[in-house]
Amino acid sequence: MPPLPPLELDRFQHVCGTCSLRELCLPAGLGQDALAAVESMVQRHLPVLRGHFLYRAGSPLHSLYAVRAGFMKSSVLHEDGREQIAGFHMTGDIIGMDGISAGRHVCDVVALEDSDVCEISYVTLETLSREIPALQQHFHRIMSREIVRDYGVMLLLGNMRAEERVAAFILNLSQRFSARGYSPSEFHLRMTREEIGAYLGLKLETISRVFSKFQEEGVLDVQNKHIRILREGTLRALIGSPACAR
Amino acid sequence: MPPLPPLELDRFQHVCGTCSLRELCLPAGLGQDALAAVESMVQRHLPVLRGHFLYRAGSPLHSLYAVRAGFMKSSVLHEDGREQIAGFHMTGDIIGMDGISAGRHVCDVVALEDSDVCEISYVTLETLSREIPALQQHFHRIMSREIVRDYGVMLLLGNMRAEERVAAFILNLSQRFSARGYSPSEFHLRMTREEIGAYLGLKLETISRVFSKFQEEGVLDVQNKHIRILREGTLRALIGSPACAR
DNA sequence: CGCACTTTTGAACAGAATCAAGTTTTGTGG
DNA sequence: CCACAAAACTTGATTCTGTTCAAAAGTGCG
Repeated sequence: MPPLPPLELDRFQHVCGTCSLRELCLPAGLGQDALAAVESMVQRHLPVLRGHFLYRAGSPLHSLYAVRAGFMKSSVLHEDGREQIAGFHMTGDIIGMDGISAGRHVCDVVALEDSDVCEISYVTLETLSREIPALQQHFHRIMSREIVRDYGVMLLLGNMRAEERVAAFILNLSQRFSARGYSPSEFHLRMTREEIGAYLGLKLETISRVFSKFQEEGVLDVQNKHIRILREGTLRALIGSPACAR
Repeated sequence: MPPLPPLELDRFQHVCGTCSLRELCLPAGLGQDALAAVESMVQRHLPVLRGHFLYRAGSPLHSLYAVRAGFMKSSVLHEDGREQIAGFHMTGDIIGMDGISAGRHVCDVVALEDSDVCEISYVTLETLSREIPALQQHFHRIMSREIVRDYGVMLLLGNMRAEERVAAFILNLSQRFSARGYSPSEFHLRMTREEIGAYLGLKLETISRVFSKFQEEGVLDVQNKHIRILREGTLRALIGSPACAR
């Protein structure tokens, strides 16, 4: 194993090689050279305060972004003001790919809590992915994963009833927190009831009612934005997954 | 300009350079060499009869496909049998990108009428897009376009009422037929009411009722699967677009 | 500490689903 | 080419889920 290069503290946060999110953003098994090249495309470390936009619909595509910390939403606005939230983003998620198609973003991305993103120069990513096949493949997988996720959301919006949607939403959050090393059974919602509704195609009152019902039935413990999953099996059964014996 | 190579009639249908769909599948301005390379990745010309599967959920990703002729649907199945149609595909559409993420497709693709697709070897596409930047860019745009389209479907499923959904659906078909040189105001539906419903998150009876209502109001002329748009402006107004004076 | 925002809950309402015929169209085989 | 069966479509009546409207209670930020 080659000796580690000396730490450069002022660049520390930029260095992908030592980033704890590495396995979420980057392919495994990059060599030293490839890693250095990849680090060169991550231009800077960008804080996005709560309520601020990372980008807006119509703004030109410069970069993709990796969420380093925090929580964001991306939403599509209908001209009459109706908002559809296309997704919630947390640590390790890559966002911005909506802008590649036309060179302009088509959705707004807003931080729901103070967040930090790594900015990935898109032209550099294109260049590097021609030179590093593993990076190319990784990038294609990330775009495809977004497409697959979208199909899941369509299934949810097109076929599920309110309770099923909420159950699927909670289980999805649980699974994503779990994958990031947090508790799968207890977490804080970063979004309002209205935003959950805007994601699930329901009104905020409906979200509130479903939470109350789950609370009554002992499926969830809901204290404002703090959620505790009491009976995961019941949630799974609701969305039709084979109930994990539990 | 270099002299054209002699025509090889038996390969004629494979030759992207002379394909009328070229501008839908390929980037503009490919040189002779690049074109030849691209043709080498289009492996064969595959007929898919009505009702037959192009691929199924779970089948391994080998290729992407360009629809050359015909009409297809891709659907996501819920374990309890509920079907969500994620999209309808016509001439020039590229499909199969759902399989890149996990190396296996996640939806079924079925021909709604006898169709023909060009099979594009995925590994070759990856290789070539490292060598031909225009191809790489084109491919990224196609994936991104799919993501953007998906966001539009989410908006439709999450926020629109039945009439708005049907209006948006008809206008979308109209625009796509138009882009392919067919009449924007008169066309045949290739799918059943049930399939329209499975796409729009509505039941077949609702589709039928909305068609009847549009017919009564003189917005559409519906004769079974033959649709004539009589008042495009009214449809546009329904989905909130600024009404084209008409 | 107060004001704005968020959430909960109830009651009335509306839109789409469901259930149920009945009709038309399509495809098949004689 | 016709007869017949299956599939697709239309329409009506009823039911149900989620929305809308409204008010009150809770939460948290400045």
